[in-house]
Amino acid sequence: MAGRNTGDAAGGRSAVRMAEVAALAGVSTMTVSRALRDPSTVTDGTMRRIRSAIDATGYVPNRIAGSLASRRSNIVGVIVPSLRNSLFAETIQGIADALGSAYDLMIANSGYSLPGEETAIRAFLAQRVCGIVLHNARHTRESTDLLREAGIPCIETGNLVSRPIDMTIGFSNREAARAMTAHLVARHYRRIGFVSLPVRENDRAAERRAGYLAALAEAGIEVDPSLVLESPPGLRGGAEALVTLMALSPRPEAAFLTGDVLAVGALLEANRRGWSVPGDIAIAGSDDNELHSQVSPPLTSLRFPRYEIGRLAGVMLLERLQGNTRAPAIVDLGFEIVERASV
Amino acid sequence: MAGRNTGDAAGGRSAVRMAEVAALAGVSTMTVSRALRDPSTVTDGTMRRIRSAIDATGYVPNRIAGSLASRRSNIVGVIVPSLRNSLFAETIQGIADALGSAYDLMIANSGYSLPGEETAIRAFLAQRVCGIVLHNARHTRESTDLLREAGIPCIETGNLVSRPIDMTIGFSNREAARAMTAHLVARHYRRIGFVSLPVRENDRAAERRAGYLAALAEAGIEVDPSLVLESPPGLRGGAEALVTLMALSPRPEAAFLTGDVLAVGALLEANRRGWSVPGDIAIAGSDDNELHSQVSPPLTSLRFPRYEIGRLAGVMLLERLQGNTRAPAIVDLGFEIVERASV
DNA sequence: GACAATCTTGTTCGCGCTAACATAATTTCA
DNA sequence: TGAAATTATGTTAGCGCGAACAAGATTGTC
Repeated sequence: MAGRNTGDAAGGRSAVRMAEVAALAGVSTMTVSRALRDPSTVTDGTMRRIRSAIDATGYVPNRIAGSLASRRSNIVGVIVPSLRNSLFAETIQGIADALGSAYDLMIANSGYSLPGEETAIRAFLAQRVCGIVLHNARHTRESTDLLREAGIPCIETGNLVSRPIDMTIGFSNREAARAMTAHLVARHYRRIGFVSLPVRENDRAAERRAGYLAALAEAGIEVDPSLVLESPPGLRGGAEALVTLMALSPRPEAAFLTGDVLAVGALLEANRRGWSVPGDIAIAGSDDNELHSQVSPPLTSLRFPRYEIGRLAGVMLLERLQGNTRAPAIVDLGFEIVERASV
Repeated sequence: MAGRNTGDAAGGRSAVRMAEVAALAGVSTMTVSRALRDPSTVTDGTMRRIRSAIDATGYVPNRIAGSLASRRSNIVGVIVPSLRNSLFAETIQGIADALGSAYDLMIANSGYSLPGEETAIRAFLAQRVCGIVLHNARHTRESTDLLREAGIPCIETGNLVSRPIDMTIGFSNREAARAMTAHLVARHYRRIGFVSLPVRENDRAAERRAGYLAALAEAGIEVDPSLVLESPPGLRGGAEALVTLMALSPRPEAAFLTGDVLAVGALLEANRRGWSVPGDIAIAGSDDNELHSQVSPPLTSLRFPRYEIGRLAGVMLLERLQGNTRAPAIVDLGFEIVERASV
């Protein structure tokens, strides 16, 4: 750990300030400041001298001071339920790609809890983020108030909200689940199991269940409560839910597992038990990804535009931050049913 | 978009300042500042008055100003190759959990490129992060210099480095690959295919290939270059690599696919083609997760302590930031071979 | 060549908070 | 009870930069 720095006290090195760059270049700090933010406001000669002064000193701008002085930050805050879940990662990558290098991303996880989300919101507001993206449509009262008061653009994703805090981008979980259920009905399945993550504190799961129920009602199929299950996330969750369904008599003819990787878990369990899919049981899933196409049989599932949601969120933030366009408050990116052999 | 704020100009609301809280509580700003950072330095009565002043005004501290004044930030920067990959998400969650709510996480992706990493490092240093975590052992010369100069704790993960910039936490990719290859050799496989992601710009993949080669050398098995493949990431990549290997004559008896989900892709391809595993071909993978245990047959694979690496990185950062403990520079968390039926 | 229009650079001040150093209020103990 | 130790609060100054305005340099125009 020795020899880490250029001569000053313990580990902390006295950062080069803009003033030193300015002095070396023979200009004022204001000229350096402008040169850095918009080179076109400065003559070529000045720019060259500033650049070489920066190189010579190893100057790294201090955005903390910059943000304080300008009362603007270049940090976008993103709150997801969990970082572990690659679904959210997809959206985050979309945001990052859209924002480019002009903005930085600050990420927090709510741990799937509303108070957790509120804590993260407070931290972000203290950090004076210039915009915020949430993956949740339900919030504590306090969270909503804080965000409204903050006066910064805020995008809710994950589930379309009818009355967003500011803007919302996503798809309707209810419509998606209804469509998939209707798809199963159209294929003459009548006894259809439905498995989701626990609906409590999870508006997406609740919406999907509502969509399932709505589709059955439309088809005039009576709901059998024993066919409606909740499952913990993970492949094993889906596997166990399928076993539960298959133990019923009469057996369901189809199962729609939505959330996380439940459907894949169920299919792999069917593989292990030798249940024919869709012969013994048809299986439909959601959140289509490469895995769905590679299992045997490949899974019919709902595809959601996760990446595109993030990308568009980034674009809309940029528009609000840079331009003055009045972005639409609600953007429905829809969903898609990917038909494969499992149904 | 109407009625968003409490009365001032377009969307921007004049943030409450500490001075207003102080005035309302009948104390100086310094007392408010102290009360917020360490309640024990203030009497109960004062604390109560400050709290109610905060509630009344809706004050949200400005950490930008705080950081500038104290020359300390509470932001930890993390750079991963890609956000989409859940491997990295695992580590990030570990960091977040260890840091708790006292620190915020800023995340950037390098896009698997060294210059991309350098850009992210510059952005983080400008943001004056208080510590930085990298998932990479190779860097541009400039990156290394910047980090050394910065004088902040820096942890490299992903692959153990012999001469870290500051600290490194991880496991030896080389040893892991060697161990798995030796495991296959011990099971009397001689003709063993090896598939990794492209080794160029990817030190982890390069190390793993080196480990594979070392194990063969130790066992006195001559290397057949046609058995050593590179593959793009994804299930299809693994599937195609397996097909390539199986087309060789003589066929390999085993295949070790390491990186991303290559092994799972290969196994699913074997399922589709009706190749018996391990009868026709044994398959071993890496980065064990639930999927590996749920496919048929379940996959033998290397387990890496991804989450624990992140958690420990967080802990070591905290120690360096808060305490004065001289943390060890190199921590090897090892790996594990999870034996299942595919070998 | 005088004047306006433009482009380029400089000066002053303050963003909102905290470090460092007072000072005032309280406690401790001989 | 009074001086020293301790605790609680206040005062001053400045973190490093950018907004706002001012002024100087350059160009264009008739």
